[in-house]
Amino acid sequence: MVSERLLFTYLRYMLSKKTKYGLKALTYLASQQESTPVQISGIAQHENISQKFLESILLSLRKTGFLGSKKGKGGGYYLIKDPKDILMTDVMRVLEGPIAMVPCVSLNFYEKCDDCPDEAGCSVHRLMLEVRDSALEVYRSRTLADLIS
Amino acid sequence: MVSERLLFTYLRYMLSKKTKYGLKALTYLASQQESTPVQISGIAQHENISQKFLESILLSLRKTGFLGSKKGKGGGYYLIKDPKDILMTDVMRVLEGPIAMVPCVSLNFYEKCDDCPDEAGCSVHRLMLEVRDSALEVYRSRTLADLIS
DNA sequence: GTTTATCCTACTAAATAGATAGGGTAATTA
DNA sequence: TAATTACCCTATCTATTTAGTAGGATAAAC
Repeated sequence: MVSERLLFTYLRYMLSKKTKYGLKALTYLASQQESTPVQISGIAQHENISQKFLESILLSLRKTGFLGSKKGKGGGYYLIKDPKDILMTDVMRVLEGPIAMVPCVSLNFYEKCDDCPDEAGCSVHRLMLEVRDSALEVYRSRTLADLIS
Repeated sequence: MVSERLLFTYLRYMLSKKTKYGLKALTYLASQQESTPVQISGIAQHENISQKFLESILLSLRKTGFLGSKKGKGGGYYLIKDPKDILMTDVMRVLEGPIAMVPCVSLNFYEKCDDCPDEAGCSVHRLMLEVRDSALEVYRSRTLADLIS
């Protein structure tokens, strides 16, 4: 078998920076002893993230019920729930989108593939169903509390 | 919790068309009784794939040792190995690239994340390690023969 | 009323996906 | 050996997405 490394001009990875940064920010907030608001700038510095980009990520995490925020001096973001009660399935779906690799096996974002007439007879469908289930098993068994080192 | 559906303007799925088409083509070839070459046009029609796009995919599958080809009349592509001996791990790595979702947990395409000073202490790293292992378990246990319905 | 920090909209550069075009080359068959 | 067939290869193209930037509006604290 020929080495693949040479045949790729780029590498297709699957986790977006948005998700990565979001997870890091959530973990950082969860690791704080006090539940006082933490400023965006503090999180950005500690986790090496572009502050403006992080801003939009935290905003979406607030809108989806993971974070609360406080404006003005002494303001910032804080976790609304106990880290033990924040499932990775929920976090991933908000940050990354579907956990499934194809729309036709997505639990929360199901869509029929337009190029595939027979879902049950589709080899890709069956394989990706197994992959989805294996990923779900991980995300369902892990909470934000598990991410704290 | 707010519905996510409305917050996404697009959905980020993770399997490329290239991989999807490649898997379908391989499955189709594996399902042929005879081991005579099958023309690109035949595969493209049967699987609803752009012929020119499929051409490039089959070419890369030939270069990586999965397929053989024959030119001229009666030519086409054919499987070189027994479908039972073609592991999904190998197919996925050739078509899709790394199985890992981040470079820092990739077995075959490892790279250090530039924004992350401490790999061992990184929450994303640890989570993605588990996800990678769960996906590997599926891909290692499945061969092309399993995809035939 | 000034400072602080989140909120919100719009914009942008670079990369990538998913093709498409067009001809070159090799093998077969007549 | 000439015509046909079908793979081989390079180049190009467009829409989408990613990751980020800019700049100000708004609300809270002091």
